[in-house]
Amino acid sequence: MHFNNLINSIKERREMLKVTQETLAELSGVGLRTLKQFESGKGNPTAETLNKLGDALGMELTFQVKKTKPE
Amino acid sequence: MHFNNLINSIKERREMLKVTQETLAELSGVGLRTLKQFESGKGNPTAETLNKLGDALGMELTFQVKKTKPE
DNA sequence: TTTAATAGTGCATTATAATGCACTATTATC
DNA sequence: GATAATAGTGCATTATAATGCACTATTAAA
Repeated sequence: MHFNNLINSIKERREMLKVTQETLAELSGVGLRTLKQFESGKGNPTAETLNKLGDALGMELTFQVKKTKPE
Repeated sequence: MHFNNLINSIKERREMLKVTQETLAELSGVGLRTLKQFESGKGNPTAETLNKLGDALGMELTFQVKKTKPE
């Protein structure tokens, strides 16, 4: 199971903000190992972990109804 | 830690589609106990669980940059 | 208010997420 | 190509998510 969209969102946002994994780990309260794992496409993070990362990056996790035809 | 936005999205969508927890559990491949736990506000689901539920309901999990001032 | 359907809980087990530590790999700077 | 900074991996441990089963609670229909 892949979460590439989530991974990319976090990774892009982190890089846009010029923040290292180490700093994001500290800011978010998520373990560095956990963040590394997540960003390298491994693992299956919990909602709590995703939320923590999102909070630190000014993002939020949401469900959206899929469009039948993407515009 | 609360995920009320995620919980409500799933719950509302499920009810809108007139689907029971039991049916959604079957459709999504998520254990009924797990779904019950999630919808009743307990637990800390993994991205995989959230994705499975989303898939079955035609929704997707996304990160969005928070607006400074909600409009 | 009985009955049936659906939703929520307690308990126990198994699978695995989160974590730290030490290491390697990659990338950028000199 | 040495050095330093950042990113990724292997391994072991601990915490907890996912699950089934049996039960209770709530809600809707008769």
